[in-house]
Amino acid sequence: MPMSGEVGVIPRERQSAFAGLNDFRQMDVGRVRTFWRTVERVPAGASIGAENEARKRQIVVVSGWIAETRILPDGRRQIFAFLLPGDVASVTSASNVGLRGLVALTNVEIADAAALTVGDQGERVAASLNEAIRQREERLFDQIVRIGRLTAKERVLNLLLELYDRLDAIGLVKENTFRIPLTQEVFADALGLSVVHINRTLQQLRREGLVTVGRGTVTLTQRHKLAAFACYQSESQAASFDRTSRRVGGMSQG
Amino acid sequence: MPMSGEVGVIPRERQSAFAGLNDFRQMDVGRVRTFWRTVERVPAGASIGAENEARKRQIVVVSGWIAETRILPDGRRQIFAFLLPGDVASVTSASNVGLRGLVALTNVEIADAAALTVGDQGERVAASLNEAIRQREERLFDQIVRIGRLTAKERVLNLLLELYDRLDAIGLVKENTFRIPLTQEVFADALGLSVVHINRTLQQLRREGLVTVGRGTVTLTQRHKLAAFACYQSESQAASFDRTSRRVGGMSQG
DNA sequence: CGAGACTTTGACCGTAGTCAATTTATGTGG
DNA sequence: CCACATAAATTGACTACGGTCAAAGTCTCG
Repeated sequence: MPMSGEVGVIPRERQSAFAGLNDFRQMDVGRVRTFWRTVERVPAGASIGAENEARKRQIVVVSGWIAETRILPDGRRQIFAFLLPGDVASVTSASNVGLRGLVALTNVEIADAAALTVGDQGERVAASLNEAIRQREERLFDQIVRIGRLTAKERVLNLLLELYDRLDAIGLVKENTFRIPLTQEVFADALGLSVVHINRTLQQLRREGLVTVGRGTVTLTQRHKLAAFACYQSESQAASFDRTSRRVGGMSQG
Repeated sequence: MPMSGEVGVIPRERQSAFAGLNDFRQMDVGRVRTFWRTVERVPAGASIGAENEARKRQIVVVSGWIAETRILPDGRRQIFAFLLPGDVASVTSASNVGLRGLVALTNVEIADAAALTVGDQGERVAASLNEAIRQREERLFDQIVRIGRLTAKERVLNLLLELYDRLDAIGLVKENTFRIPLTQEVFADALGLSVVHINRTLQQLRREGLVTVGRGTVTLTQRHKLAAFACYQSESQAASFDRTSRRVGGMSQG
């Protein structure tokens, strides 16, 4: 299996699936031209949107991986989300400073979201962007559940399953395998664990034959089994685990 | 100090600060009438928006506390956020089922967000709602940091500080004190901890004289000190803790 | 080949979870 | 107003998941 070249670049034959922008190649020439004109390259490791710009703007990831992070005063770091090709994010003026920052995990190409919504089919594209934004929010909830209620093993699997599905949707999964540009430290900061524990958890998962990770690629077979184990729900399935609410009311006592 | 009556009801003299809808009382009579006509009451413990309705809609909380939750197949529960008067949330068809559910923690009044944006000053109000939505997202990030990177003590304080600020903004803090309708179990499910540990953490905080919690009220003095300790940043301050990015690159090895 | 980034390992520690029992509200009916 | 039932808070004993520290191994790349 080849799997070479830059990580996170959508293969040409799948660009139609870009971004949840389902009809990318059907867009009129004008918009495509405007769109590609706004494309900007960011090298791996650089942070996005900091200094110069004073305004807010929305970007679309064209290729590469981005991490959305916050760094605490004492150096602790939390990664909120990974942005993959087709994802939308808003860049604030002082990006890396304070609340939220975008960091390129690979070489990245980003484009201006606004440029996409002008012209002919603008509304339809805008709707796609809105859908992308909605999905992004949904993933924030998944992230909260992961770090709030799952064990280390479950967290790792759950995240890998999410990445699998998202990459699959844009044609970046081949033979149950995808490329992943994350160091164990990044993994740790995303999942609220220490590097050492991530390392040991991965080893355990490998030993148990549940996943194949290493050298920048991940292979997942037995997706169903893993999903059940890691409380993972793919975007599509709105499976219904109901349950009546539990305790409510006033915190009494001191 | 009295502090009686329903929890989470905005005092009449402060309704102008409602919801980040900064000029609530300046809205034209028509909208106010339409708005109040859509108000709906939900008893404590009930879940919101489940069965009947097939469509999505956005609601505004008028009074009371709501928890936004997910329950896993095995019963583990995670609370994503608390909705206070003035907050906006979207209610999906199958609310409690599956992905996300809204549960009333107190008696609650909710209204249709759409009803707010019709008519004369509609756009201005819509802008306020958008701002509320933006803040809500910001709080999701705070929540991720809390459960991902803070210790139990920090989590509790951080959450209390957030609630303080939000309640203060709508006039529900008096003499550094506010009413809180949360059981320790709810607290635990919000902060990704066990009930027992929440209990012990609260005791420790009390012993150290950092907070006064009990009987449904919380008092916070020394907010600055607590904020620093718990890595809490109030909405307003965009304090700048910078820091150059750290490691990136491909997960090598197996 | 050497330097730096990344992964892996071992020893040890500590925060937080679990289980089970007890105490303290809160609320209801008589 | 009291007895009882139930929800919520608290405690103790014990466990374990995950963190920390420090050293050693691997990769990668110039």
